[in-house]
Amino acid sequence: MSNTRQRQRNEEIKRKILDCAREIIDEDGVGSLSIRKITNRMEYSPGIIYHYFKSKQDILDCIMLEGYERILSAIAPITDDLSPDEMIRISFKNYIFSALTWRSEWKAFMLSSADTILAHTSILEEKSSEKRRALAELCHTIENGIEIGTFATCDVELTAQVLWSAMYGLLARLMIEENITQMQQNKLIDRQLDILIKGILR
Amino acid sequence: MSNTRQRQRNEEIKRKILDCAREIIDEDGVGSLSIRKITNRMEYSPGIIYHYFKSKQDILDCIMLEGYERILSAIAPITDDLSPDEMIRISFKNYIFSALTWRSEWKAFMLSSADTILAHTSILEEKSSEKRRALAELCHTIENGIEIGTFATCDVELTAQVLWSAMYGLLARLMIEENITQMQQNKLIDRQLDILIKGILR
Amino acid sequence: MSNTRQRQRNEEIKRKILDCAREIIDEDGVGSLSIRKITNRMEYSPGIIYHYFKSKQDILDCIMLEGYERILSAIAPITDDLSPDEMIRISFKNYIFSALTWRSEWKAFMLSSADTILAHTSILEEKSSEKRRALAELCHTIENGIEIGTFATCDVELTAQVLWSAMYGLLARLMIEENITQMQQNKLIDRQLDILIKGILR
Amino acid sequence: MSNTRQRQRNEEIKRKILDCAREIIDEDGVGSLSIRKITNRMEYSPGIIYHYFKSKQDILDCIMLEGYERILSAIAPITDDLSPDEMIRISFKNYIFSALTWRSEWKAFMLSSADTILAHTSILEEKSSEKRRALAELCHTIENGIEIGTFATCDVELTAQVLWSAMYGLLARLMIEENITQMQQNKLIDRQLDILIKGILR
DNA sequence: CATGAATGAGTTTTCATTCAT
DNA sequence: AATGAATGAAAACTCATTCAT
Repeated sequence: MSNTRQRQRNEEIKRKILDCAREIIDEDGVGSLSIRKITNRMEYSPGIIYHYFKSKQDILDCIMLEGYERILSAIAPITDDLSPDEMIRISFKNYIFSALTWRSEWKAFMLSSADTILAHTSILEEKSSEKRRALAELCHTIENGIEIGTFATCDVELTAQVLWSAMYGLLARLMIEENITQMQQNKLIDRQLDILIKGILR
Repeated sequence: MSNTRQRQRNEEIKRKILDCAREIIDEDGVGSLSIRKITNRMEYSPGIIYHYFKSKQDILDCIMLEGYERILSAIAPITDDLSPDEMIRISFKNYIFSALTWRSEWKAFMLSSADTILAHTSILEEKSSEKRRALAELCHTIENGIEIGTFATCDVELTAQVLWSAMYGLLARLMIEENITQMQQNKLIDRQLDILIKGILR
Repeated sequence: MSNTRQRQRNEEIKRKILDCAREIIDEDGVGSLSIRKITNRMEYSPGIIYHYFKSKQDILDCIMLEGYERILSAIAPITDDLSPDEMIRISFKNYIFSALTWRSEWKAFMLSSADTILAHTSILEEKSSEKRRALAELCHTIENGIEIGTFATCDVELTAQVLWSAMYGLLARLMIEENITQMQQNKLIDRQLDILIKGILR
Repeated sequence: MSNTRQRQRNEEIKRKILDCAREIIDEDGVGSLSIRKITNRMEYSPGIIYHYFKSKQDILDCIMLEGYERILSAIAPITDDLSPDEMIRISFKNYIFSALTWRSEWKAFMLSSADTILAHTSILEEKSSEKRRALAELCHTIENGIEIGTFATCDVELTAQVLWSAMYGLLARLMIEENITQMQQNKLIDRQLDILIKGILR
């Protein structure tokens, strides 16, 4: 059936639109994104956009969502047989380095107050760990640490939220301040992990 | 002299413009601010803005600057005779609560990547404490703590940067996620301070 | 193909825009031209201009260029077998009458001090005849006249420049003073050519 | 009486306004002149203009008129006892060099098609010499030349118009093309006068 | 006499969106 | 499916002019 080929072509063009939009956002900021700029870059005409997306906002939503998925994918599955503190250390580092490779998506997504985005990124509410897989895993690791006597007893979710937002803060500043050297970056990350883990030890 | 009254009136209107602009930013985001919206809200005509400010950017700069000053003023001079850990605890809390009362300014200012703003807000570079008074005071407190044997020896500036960015992360999330209850907020702040301080103890 | 028809329609509208712009310039002067005035006259909306031209300056450039080309085309290829003095007489008359039919273009173009326009219209520099075909042809005619003994020996380019600017002066005044009768116009032109040609005879 | 002093002060300020306006026109072109720019330069406030002039156009008219008077004053009284051809030569040169020192006024005035200005500058109509002193003097000189047998018999006014417009053309081009060397300028002027005078000799 | 606040209409340009083809 | 013409509203900004003070 050409149905399949058609659908595939359709997907290709949606992809192209999103990629061009993302390029423009990366280059000139989200405030400068316009339908015309997208279609100029694609060498298509403006009208075509509305075959594939229902509005400009629709495009932005898609980009945000993709960014979110990429960020999620950063939270890699961690091999077991590690001590809880090592688990935290490694998964945080994984997350940070991965986020730094999706810089603009991360900034757009993780610094956004838009409701549609917050629905995916909020973590401070009580019971947040029920909705956020990453937070749940962090809780799980902390619980393990408490069980085996490495970490002090505590409100596990609250602790996870605090660890996560501390790391988030460092990451955000690393994103925002673009000229930090690789070495300083590493020193900051390591020092933060040292403090955070020491802070929850028994 | 009416000179005085006139100048006063001038100041009043500048203030009114800035306040309206800030309201709009609070409500719809900075990207949605426009001269027309400001003057509609004031029930003035658009052109008049340019009597008081030389450009839209000028208005934004003023708002940013005021926000910055308000945030700085939050870092209140702390009464002495406190132990270093109490000092950290109290000054961080001061800062957080003050920032939360200037919400939109803080967000606009502290989440900005604009160079002109970063010139005032960056803290991760090496030697940043030489440029940032708040960071310098934090360093000073940590040093004190090390001297009297409360805190473990460490790279003081690096530690200050880490503490600051951890608190920044929690604060940023509190700003971004607007619906956190007062109690949850307090629990998060206290828990974070507990962890951070425990993390640097000897 | 409708491709052709579409392109044709496109050209028509570009033409319409230029014509309206020219009308406005004719009526109210170039300083009074505005995008709005053009589109009002066309009964279109202002934005559409930017489909056809990239800026107001672009429109002005096109008008200027067209004017220039029309003026150039006026310097018709002159049939040979004429005596040098007749050549000068006829080609100057051709130029004058043609310029008078493209009045506004000529004025806009030939009275302009704008660098981009001067690049095409300057004639007083030394070696100008190398860049200006019309001047070069005038030089050639004068040289011929000298060779066959009609004209006195002289600095040929300088003479061409002087003849050209004299005719330019009369033409400019005829353009500027709009109410000169046809008969007076002809008398002035003939008298000027008499004087100029007598002035370079041997 | 303070009446006198007041009137004098009044004149001073009118003068200041006109001078500032002229400076702006010289620097940025007439299209860029604005009331605000004038008063900024004077360090006065915008409203004041309307105490001294009834409109912006009024200012422009004054500037034009002053320019005209300066140009007129260029047509210096010429000492007698010169041969007619020397008279023409010297008075034209006087006019040209003087005009070149009032460059911007001359351009604004002598290249203008505005009716109010044309009322002072038109010269091509029949009987123009009755209204234009400069043209009348030129006619007079030509008549003298005819009487003493230097110049050929001719329609005197027509000849004067042609001479004048020829010189006008060279002068206009010299004004418009700003980068002509002094030497080339002199050569052009001398050559033109040679041709024109030879063109009217008996 | 002089100020400076205020207006309202103007400027060029950009934009998201629609729609006939 | 795709084009590109067209719109109408919006953007930032400038201006001549008026007028209460």
